[in-house]
Amino acid sequence: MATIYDIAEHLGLSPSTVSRALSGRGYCKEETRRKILQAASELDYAPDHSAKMLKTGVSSKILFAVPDICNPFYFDMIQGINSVLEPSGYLLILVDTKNSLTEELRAIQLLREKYADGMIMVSFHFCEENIEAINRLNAPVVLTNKYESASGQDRFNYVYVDTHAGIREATEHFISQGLKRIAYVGGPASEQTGYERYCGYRDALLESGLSEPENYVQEGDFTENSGYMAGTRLLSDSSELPEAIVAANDLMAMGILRACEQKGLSVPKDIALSGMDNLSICERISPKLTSVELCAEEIGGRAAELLLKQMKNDPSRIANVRLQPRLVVRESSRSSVLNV
Amino acid sequence: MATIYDIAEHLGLSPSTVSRALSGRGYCKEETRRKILQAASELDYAPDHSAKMLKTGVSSKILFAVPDICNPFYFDMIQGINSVLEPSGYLLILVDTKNSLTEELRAIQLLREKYADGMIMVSFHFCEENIEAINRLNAPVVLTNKYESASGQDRFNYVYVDTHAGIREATEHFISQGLKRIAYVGGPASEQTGYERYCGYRDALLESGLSEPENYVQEGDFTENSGYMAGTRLLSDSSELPEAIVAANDLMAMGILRACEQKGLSVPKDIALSGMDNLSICERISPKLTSVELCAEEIGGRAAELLLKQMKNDPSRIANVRLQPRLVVRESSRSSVLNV
DNA sequence: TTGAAAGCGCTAACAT
DNA sequence: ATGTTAGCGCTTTCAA
Repeated sequence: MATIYDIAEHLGLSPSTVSRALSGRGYCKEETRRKILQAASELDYAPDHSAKMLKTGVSSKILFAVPDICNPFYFDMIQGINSVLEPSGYLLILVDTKNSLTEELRAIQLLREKYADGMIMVSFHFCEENIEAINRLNAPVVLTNKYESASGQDRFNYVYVDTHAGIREATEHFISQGLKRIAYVGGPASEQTGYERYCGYRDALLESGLSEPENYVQEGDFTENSGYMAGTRLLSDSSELPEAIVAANDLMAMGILRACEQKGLSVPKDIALSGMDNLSICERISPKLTSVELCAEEIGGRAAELLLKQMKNDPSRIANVRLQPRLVVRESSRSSVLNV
Repeated sequence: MATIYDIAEHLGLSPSTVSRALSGRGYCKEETRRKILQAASELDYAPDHSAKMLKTGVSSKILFAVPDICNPFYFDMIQGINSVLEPSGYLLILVDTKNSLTEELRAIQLLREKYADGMIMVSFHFCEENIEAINRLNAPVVLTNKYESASGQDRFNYVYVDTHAGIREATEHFISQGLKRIAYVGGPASEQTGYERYCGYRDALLESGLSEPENYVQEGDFTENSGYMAGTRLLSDSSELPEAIVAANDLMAMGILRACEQKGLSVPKDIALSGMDNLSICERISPKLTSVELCAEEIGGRAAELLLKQMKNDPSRIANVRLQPRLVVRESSRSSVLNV
């Protein structure tokens, strides 16, 4: 592949003139410029991205790190991210951290090595170790969880959806229907994301004076299959069936649905069900799934906007973004008996 | 950020020794090595990826270009691609070409500028212009359509699913049920992908001596919404309703389903329906959608394998891959009346 | 308006 | 086992 030196030599010019002509920065006579453009095309010239990067320190790429590449939620986020970043000339590098701290640290390391100019990171569990690594970074990072270190000196921003409120709303939705035996299938309670959502469920019960029945809280890992298994456990004791199940995300709700089908239980007639994420699939499955909308696309878009601002070193104080969830009630939680 | 020079100076060594110690290539006394590693960590050293790239010519990234980032089919492909590429240390850059030739050429240009070491490209319509651009490339490319230039000197490989056979099988499935008025909703017939699939429908009809009723072939663009509109057109003349509709992909089939619902028509009782891609959602919607399985994940995996081979310059003759589709019959095409 | 030259951070051939 | 040096391809300051 030809370089600017080849072009320069070909025309008896200097590389710097060629560089100026090609980049459009700096003086260059129109005629010279024309000749250079022509020679570039003749010699099949293409600028070398790595050389440019080395010199300018700009990679024009951003990293998007997700805990589970199989979850459609993140693809909705990608739409939002891409719609903001692509017009600004950024490319998206997709990294699957497999919900592993080691892999998250690896993604952070990629940023240290300047694979990208910035990163949007989704994690179920930000902890001292990865937060510290992020704070040490020079490159901007946007998270999708609320997180504030004790020091208050965090070097990242976040776009945050109040999932606690979302799960609480879903739980209250069942309570207001007069349902009492409300079960919950969450993510790992040991992780931030899982714990927050669980608290939404617990607080809703507490506030209405309901008790949290034993064995009514099951843990999954946000995958469809873990939802199926948790659902199966919940339904195993047919003498104590829950009247409703709140799931911490749609994928698990779908697994629970499958478990219900298998046990011959009808949703919502026998058991009411709600999910969270409001994936487009909620609208299409049968019964249509009641879900807490988190606006994946908007999260992605807002995160990308924050990142852009940080990368441009926008002086305007960058605020974290808090989004409110919204319960979308569909068939799976409208008991025909109760007719709510 | 510290460089190997900083480390070298810090220890009174030369940069090359540091480089050798860090990369593990070339001689280095164990003790020196230890000291270097320690200094690297103290100085918070991280290798600069662009410098490495410039020197070695290797980017450790591959491009995945898709015509529509909203189609879940490609996310299934990503699973397959990532599962193969990630263990080999490659990162994935996602590019949305929006089914536009210009954008496709842009993706190709990215490769010329060495943004990545190779590319997997999905396009509905390979034509002389983009194929030529690909052939001019030095970097390896794998396509997901069958394509052979007249010259026979193509510099790419492809993973190919015989969609013609797939659509034909779906059409025959309806014919074998005794259905006669079979409509088709395809992609743009002016594009390779759309035309191939249409021919599968046409040939199935021809072979069984059925005529292709007027206005029974509608065009969409593979999105859900275009399917809805095509479906609406097909169902507008209630005196001539089709008995079955073959859709060229699942997203459009889903749109058609929506159109049927809106017209108060039941699937499969009033109209049978089939899609293509066999997205996981087919299993979950109601009625469960009959679909031609294309094995997105396998396509991705095989494409990634071919690409790896080409990048390693594997001497073993690289063969193109042809995958056979498989019709998965579900509720949407099992007419309860016919009881097939 | 153009050119010369240095340098971005790394690797690797060669010399010591 | 370690050091010297050149160079990957580009940008940019400074000089002409």
